[in-house]
Amino acid sequence: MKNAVFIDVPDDFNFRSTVYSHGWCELAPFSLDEDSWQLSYVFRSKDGTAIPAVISEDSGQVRVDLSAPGFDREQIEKETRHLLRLDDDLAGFYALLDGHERLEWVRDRRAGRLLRSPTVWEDLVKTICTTNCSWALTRIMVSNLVTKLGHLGAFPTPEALAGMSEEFYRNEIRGGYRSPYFIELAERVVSGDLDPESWLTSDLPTPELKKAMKKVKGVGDYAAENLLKLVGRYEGLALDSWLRSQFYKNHNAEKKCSDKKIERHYHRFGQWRGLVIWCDMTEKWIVSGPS
DNA sequence: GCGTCCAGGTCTACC
DNA sequence: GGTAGACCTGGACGC
Repeated sequence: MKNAVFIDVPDDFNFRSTVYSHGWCELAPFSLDEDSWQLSYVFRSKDGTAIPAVISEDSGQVRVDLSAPGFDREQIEKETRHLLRLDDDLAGFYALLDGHERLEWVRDRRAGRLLRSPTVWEDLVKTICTTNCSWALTRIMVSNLVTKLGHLGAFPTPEALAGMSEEFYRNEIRGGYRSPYFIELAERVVSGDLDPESWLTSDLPTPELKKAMKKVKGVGDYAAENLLKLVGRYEGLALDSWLRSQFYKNHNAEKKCSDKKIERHYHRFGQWRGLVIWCDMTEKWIVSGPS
Protein backbone atom coordinates (compact mmCIF):
# COMPACT_ATOMS: atom_id res chain seq x y z
CA MET A 1 0.00 0.00 0.00
CA LYS A 2 2.97 2.32 0.68
CA ASN A 3 3.81 2.28 -3.03
CA ALA A 4 0.27 2.97 -4.18
CA VAL A 5 -1.20 6.29 -5.30
CA PHE A 6 -4.98 6.77 -5.14
CA ILE A 7 -6.61 9.33 -7.41
CA ASP A 8 -10.15 10.72 -7.28
CA VAL A 9 -12.05 10.64 -10.57
CA PRO A 10 -14.93 12.71 -11.97
CA ASP A 11 -18.46 11.23 -11.87
CA ASP A 12 -18.55 10.76 -15.63
CA PHE A 13 -15.29 8.82 -15.78
CA ASN A 14 -15.17 5.13 -16.69
CA PHE A 15 -11.85 3.31 -16.46
CA ARG A 16 -12.60 0.54 -18.96
CA SER A 17 -14.13 2.87 -21.56
CA THR A 18 -11.05 5.06 -21.33
CA VAL A 19 -8.57 2.20 -21.58
CA TYR A 20 -10.47 0.75 -24.54
CA SER A 21 -10.99 4.15 -26.16
CA HIS A 22 -8.54 3.34 -28.95
CA GLY A 23 -5.53 1.17 -29.66
CA TRP A 24 -3.05 3.05 -27.45
CA CYS A 25 -3.51 0.52 -24.62
CA GLU A 26 -1.81 -2.03 -26.88
CA LEU A 27 1.25 0.09 -27.66
CA ALA A 28 4.34 -0.13 -25.45
CA PRO A 29 5.05 0.93 -22.80
CA PHE A 30 1.34 0.34 -22.18
CA SER A 31 0.11 -3.22 -21.77
CA LEU A 32 -3.27 -4.42 -20.66
CA ASP A 33 -4.17 -7.48 -18.59
CA GLU A 34 -7.83 -7.98 -19.46
CA ASP A 35 -8.28 -10.75 -16.89
CA SER A 36 -7.39 -8.59 -13.90
CA TRP A 37 -8.21 -5.36 -15.71
CA GLN A 38 -4.87 -3.78 -14.92
CA LEU A 39 -3.21 -1.32 -17.28
CA SER A 40 0.58 -1.32 -17.03
CA TYR A 41 2.72 1.62 -18.02
CA VAL A 42 6.36 2.58 -17.50
CA PHE A 43 6.68 6.19 -16.39
CA ARG A 44 9.93 8.11 -16.51
CA SER A 45 11.17 10.15 -13.55
CA LYS A 46 12.71 13.60 -13.99
CA ASP A 47 16.19 12.07 -13.67
CA GLY A 48 15.40 9.47 -16.33
CA THR A 49 14.70 6.50 -14.09
CA ALA A 50 12.07 4.06 -15.36
CA ILE A 51 9.07 3.68 -13.04
CA PRO A 52 6.94 0.61 -13.83
CA ALA A 53 3.36 1.13 -12.73
CA VAL A 54 0.11 -0.79 -12.69
CA ILE A 55 -3.07 1.27 -13.02
CA SER A 56 -6.44 -0.12 -11.97
CA GLU A 57 -9.81 0.71 -10.41
CA ASP A 58 -10.24 0.47 -6.68
CA SER A 59 -13.40 1.48 -4.84
CA GLY A 60 -14.35 4.31 -7.16
CA GLN A 61 -10.83 5.65 -7.45
CA VAL A 62 -7.93 5.05 -9.81
CA ARG A 63 -5.14 3.18 -8.10
CA VAL A 64 -1.53 3.29 -9.30
CA ASP A 65 0.81 0.67 -7.88
CA LEU A 66 4.52 1.33 -8.19
CA SER A 67 6.92 -1.58 -7.89
CA ALA A 68 9.73 0.45 -6.37
CA PRO A 69 9.89 3.18 -3.71
CA GLY A 70 11.46 6.58 -4.31
CA PHE A 71 9.05 7.85 -6.94
CA ASP A 72 7.64 11.36 -7.06
CA ARG A 73 4.05 10.87 -5.90
CA GLU A 74 2.95 14.24 -7.29
CA GLN A 75 4.41 13.46 -10.73
CA ILE A 76 2.74 10.05 -10.91
CA GLU A 77 -0.65 11.52 -10.02
CA LYS A 78 -0.27 14.38 -12.49
CA GLU A 79 0.78 12.10 -15.36
CA THR A 80 -1.91 9.52 -14.60
CA ARG A 81 -4.55 12.24 -14.61
CA HIS A 82 -3.14 13.36 -17.95
CA LEU A 83 -3.14 9.98 -19.66
CA LEU A 84 -6.63 9.03 -18.42
CA ARG A 85 -7.95 12.52 -19.27
CA LEU A 86 -9.34 12.90 -15.74
CA ASP A 87 -9.41 16.69 -15.98
CA ASP A 88 -11.20 16.85 -19.32
CA ASP A 89 -14.66 18.39 -19.15
CA LEU A 90 -16.98 16.37 -21.40
CA ALA A 91 -20.27 17.88 -20.18
CA GLY A 92 -20.73 19.80 -23.42
CA PHE A 93 -19.99 16.70 -25.45
CA TYR A 94 -22.53 14.56 -23.60
CA ALA A 95 -25.16 17.32 -23.77
CA LEU A 96 -24.68 17.45 -27.54
CA LEU A 97 -25.55 13.76 -27.84
CA ASP A 98 -29.02 14.21 -26.32
CA GLY A 99 -31.67 13.13 -28.79
CA HIS A 100 -29.30 11.04 -30.88
CA GLU A 101 -30.51 7.52 -30.15
CA ARG A 102 -27.60 5.88 -31.92
CA LEU A 103 -25.17 7.64 -29.60
CA GLU A 104 -26.95 7.21 -26.28
CA TRP A 105 -24.54 4.44 -25.28
CA VAL A 106 -21.66 6.97 -25.23
CA ARG A 107 -22.97 8.73 -22.15
CA ASP A 108 -24.23 5.49 -20.63
CA ARG A 109 -20.76 4.00 -20.84
CA ARG A 110 -19.10 7.32 -20.05
CA ALA A 111 -17.00 6.99 -23.18
CA GLY A 112 -15.14 9.81 -24.91
CA ARG A 113 -11.92 10.12 -22.92
CA LEU A 114 -9.18 9.08 -25.35
CA LEU A 115 -6.23 7.43 -23.65
CA ARG A 116 -2.98 9.25 -24.30
CA SER A 117 0.67 9.20 -23.30
CA PRO A 118 2.21 11.38 -20.61
CA THR A 119 3.95 13.45 -23.29
CA VAL A 120 2.88 14.81 -26.66
CA TRP A 121 6.30 13.71 -27.91
CA GLU A 122 5.36 10.07 -27.29
CA ASP A 123 1.93 10.47 -28.91
CA LEU A 124 3.52 12.20 -31.90
CA VAL A 125 6.02 9.41 -32.54
CA LYS A 126 3.34 6.75 -32.07
CA THR A 127 0.97 8.55 -34.43
CA ILE A 128 3.63 8.59 -37.17
CA CYS A 129 3.95 4.84 -36.58
CA THR A 130 0.24 4.40 -37.35
CA THR A 131 0.45 5.93 -40.82
CA ASN A 132 0.23 3.86 -44.00
CA CYS A 133 0.65 0.49 -42.37
CA SER A 134 -1.23 -2.26 -40.60
CA TRP A 135 -1.87 -2.06 -36.87
CA ALA A 136 0.42 -5.08 -36.50
CA LEU A 137 3.31 -3.11 -37.97
CA THR A 138 2.52 -0.12 -35.75
CA ARG A 139 2.87 -2.38 -32.72
CA ILE A 140 6.15 -3.77 -34.02
CA MET A 141 7.66 -0.32 -34.63
CA VAL A 142 6.62 1.08 -31.24
CA SER A 143 7.76 -2.05 -29.44
CA ASN A 144 11.15 -1.86 -31.17
CA LEU A 145 11.53 1.81 -30.23
CA VAL A 146 10.85 1.06 -26.58
CA THR A 147 12.95 -2.11 -26.44
CA LYS A 148 15.95 -0.83 -28.37
CA LEU A 149 16.03 2.86 -27.44
CA GLY A 150 14.04 3.16 -24.22
CA HIS A 151 15.52 2.75 -20.77
CA LEU A 152 14.19 -0.25 -18.81
CA GLY A 153 10.91 -0.29 -20.67
CA ALA A 154 10.15 3.44 -20.72
CA PHE A 155 9.42 5.28 -23.97
CA PRO A 156 12.66 6.69 -25.41
CA THR A 157 13.57 10.36 -25.17
CA PRO A 158 14.14 12.66 -28.16
CA GLU A 159 17.84 12.54 -27.30
CA ALA A 160 17.86 8.75 -27.62
CA LEU A 161 16.18 8.88 -31.03
CA ALA A 162 18.34 11.72 -32.32
CA GLY A 163 21.54 9.80 -31.91
CA MET A 164 20.73 6.88 -34.20
CA SER A 165 21.35 6.34 -37.90
CA GLU A 166 18.78 5.92 -40.66
CA GLU A 167 20.01 2.33 -41.16
CA PHE A 168 19.21 1.61 -37.52
CA TYR A 169 15.61 2.76 -37.96
CA ARG A 170 15.22 0.78 -41.18
CA ASN A 171 16.87 -2.44 -40.00
CA GLU A 172 16.17 -2.51 -36.26
CA ILE A 173 12.95 -0.52 -35.84
CA ARG A 174 11.46 -1.62 -39.21
CA GLY A 175 10.44 1.98 -39.81
CA GLY A 176 10.91 1.87 -43.58
CA TYR A 177 10.50 5.24 -45.30
CA ARG A 178 9.59 6.81 -41.93
CA SER A 179 13.19 6.37 -40.74
CA PRO A 180 14.54 9.80 -41.74
CA TYR A 181 11.36 11.35 -40.30
CA PHE A 182 12.15 9.97 -36.83
CA ILE A 183 15.67 11.42 -36.96
CA GLU A 184 14.58 14.84 -38.20
CA LEU A 185 11.81 15.04 -35.60
CA ALA A 186 14.07 14.04 -32.73
CA GLU A 187 16.79 16.46 -33.79
CA ARG A 188 14.29 19.32 -34.01
CA VAL A 189 13.02 18.60 -30.50
CA VAL A 190 16.52 18.25 -29.04
CA SER A 191 17.66 21.51 -30.66
CA GLY A 192 14.63 23.38 -29.32
CA ASP A 193 13.32 24.12 -32.81
CA LEU A 194 10.15 22.16 -31.99
CA ASP A 195 8.32 21.79 -28.68
CA PRO A 196 5.42 19.33 -29.05
CA GLU A 197 4.43 19.80 -25.39
CA SER A 198 3.53 23.41 -26.16
CA TRP A 199 0.66 22.13 -28.34
CA LEU A 200 -1.22 21.22 -25.16
CA THR A 201 -1.57 24.83 -24.09
CA SER A 202 -1.26 26.60 -27.42
CA ASP A 203 -3.34 29.73 -27.99
CA LEU A 204 -3.30 29.16 -31.73
CA PRO A 205 -6.66 28.60 -33.45
CA THR A 206 -7.03 24.93 -34.33
CA PRO A 207 -6.39 25.36 -38.10
CA GLU A 208 -3.14 27.16 -37.27
CA LEU A 209 -2.11 24.54 -34.74
CA LYS A 210 -2.85 21.84 -37.33
CA LYS A 211 -0.57 23.65 -39.79
CA ALA A 212 2.19 23.70 -37.18
CA MET A 213 1.77 19.96 -36.59
CA LYS A 214 1.91 19.25 -40.32
CA LYS A 215 5.34 20.85 -40.48
CA VAL A 216 6.60 17.64 -38.88
CA LYS A 217 7.64 15.23 -41.66
CA GLY A 218 5.29 12.25 -41.68
CA VAL A 219 2.39 14.20 -40.21
CA GLY A 220 -0.39 14.85 -42.70
CA ASP A 221 -4.10 15.54 -42.28
CA TYR A 222 -4.97 12.29 -40.50
CA ALA A 223 -1.98 12.35 -38.14
CA ALA A 224 -2.42 16.04 -37.27
CA GLU A 225 -6.13 15.62 -36.54
CA ASN A 226 -5.43 12.54 -34.44
CA LEU A 227 -2.89 14.53 -32.43
CA LEU A 228 -5.35 17.38 -32.09
CA LYS A 229 -7.78 14.95 -30.46
CA LEU A 230 -5.06 13.93 -28.05
CA VAL A 231 -4.49 17.54 -27.03
CA GLY A 232 -8.23 18.07 -26.56
CA ARG A 233 -9.39 19.58 -29.84
CA TYR A 234 -11.99 17.64 -31.77
CA GLU A 235 -12.85 19.77 -34.82
CA GLY A 236 -11.01 17.40 -37.18
CA LEU A 237 -12.37 13.95 -38.03
CA ALA A 238 -8.91 12.33 -38.48
CA LEU A 239 -10.21 10.16 -41.30
CA ASP A 240 -8.15 7.09 -42.05
CA SER A 241 -8.93 3.97 -44.05
CA TRP A 242 -10.47 2.19 -41.06
CA LEU A 243 -12.70 5.09 -40.06
CA ARG A 244 -13.85 5.55 -43.64
CA SER A 245 -14.70 1.86 -44.04
CA GLN A 246 -16.68 1.92 -40.82
CA PHE A 247 -18.64 4.96 -41.98
CA TYR A 248 -19.45 3.26 -45.30
CA LYS A 249 -20.69 0.24 -43.36
CA ASN A 250 -22.72 2.11 -40.76
CA HIS A 251 -24.08 5.09 -42.65
CA ASN A 252 -23.76 4.49 -46.39
CA ALA A 253 -25.06 0.98 -47.15
CA GLU A 254 -21.48 -0.31 -47.38
CA LYS A 255 -20.80 1.91 -50.39
CA LYS A 256 -17.78 4.19 -50.68
CA CYS A 257 -18.42 7.92 -50.59
CA SER A 258 -16.42 11.14 -50.51
CA ASP A 259 -14.82 12.54 -47.37
CA LYS A 260 -17.01 15.60 -47.88
CA LYS A 261 -20.11 13.47 -47.37
CA ILE A 262 -18.64 12.13 -44.10
CA GLU A 263 -17.82 15.67 -43.02
CA ARG A 264 -21.35 16.83 -43.79
CA HIS A 265 -22.76 13.99 -41.69
CA TYR A 266 -20.90 15.11 -38.57
CA HIS A 267 -20.96 18.86 -39.19
CA ARG A 268 -23.93 19.25 -36.81
CA PHE A 269 -21.71 18.25 -33.88
CA GLY A 270 -19.57 21.37 -34.20
CA GLN A 271 -16.38 21.45 -32.16
CA TRP A 272 -16.99 17.92 -30.88
CA ARG A 273 -17.42 16.26 -34.28
CA GLY A 274 -14.07 14.49 -34.23
CA LEU A 275 -14.94 12.80 -30.95
CA VAL A 276 -18.47 12.03 -32.10
CA ILE A 277 -17.34 10.17 -35.23
CA TRP A 278 -14.76 8.25 -33.23
CA CYS A 279 -17.33 7.11 -30.66
CA ASP A 280 -19.91 6.47 -33.38
CA MET A 281 -17.55 4.06 -35.15
CA THR A 282 -16.04 2.34 -32.12
CA GLU A 283 -18.98 1.17 -29.99
CA LYS A 284 -17.87 -2.46 -30.35
CA TRP A 285 -14.35 -1.54 -29.21
CA ILE A 286 -15.54 0.29 -26.14
CA VAL A 287 -17.69 -2.69 -25.24
CA SER A 288 -15.26 -5.49 -25.98
CA GLY A 289 -11.84 -4.03 -26.74
CA PRO A 290 -10.02 -2.78 -29.86
CA SER A 291 -8.54 -6.15 -30.96
C1' DG B 1 5.71 -21.29 -51.93
C1' DC B 2 4.91 -17.17 -54.51
C1' DG B 3 2.76 -12.90 -56.13
C1' DT B 4 -0.47 -9.31 -55.13
C1' DC B 5 -2.89 -6.21 -52.38
C1' DC B 6 -3.57 -3.12 -48.71
C1' DA B 7 -3.36 -1.22 -44.11
C1' DG B 8 -5.38 3.58 -38.50
C1' DG B 9 -1.08 8.16 -45.25
C1' DT B 10 2.35 11.38 -46.64
C1' DC B 11 5.67 13.60 -49.61
C1' DT B 12 7.21 15.52 -53.86
C1' DA B 13 6.92 16.96 -58.48
C1' DC B 14 4.12 18.68 -61.70
C1' DC B 15 0.23 21.03 -63.73
C1' DG C 1 -4.96 23.89 -55.05
C1' DG C 2 -5.29 19.53 -56.92
C1' DT C 3 -3.34 15.08 -58.36
C1' DA C 4 -0.27 11.04 -59.79
C1' DG C 5 3.28 8.19 -58.39
C1' DA C 6 6.56 6.56 -55.06
C1' DC C 7 7.38 4.84 -50.61
C1' DC C 8 8.80 0.46 -46.20
C1' DT C 9 6.71 -3.31 -44.08
C1' DG C 10 4.02 -7.39 -42.64
C1' DG C 11 0.03 -10.08 -42.98
C1' DA C 12 -3.98 -11.80 -45.52
C1' DC C 13 -5.44 -13.84 -49.51
C1' DG C 14 -5.66 -16.38 -53.92
C1' DC C 15 -3.53 -19.56 -56.78
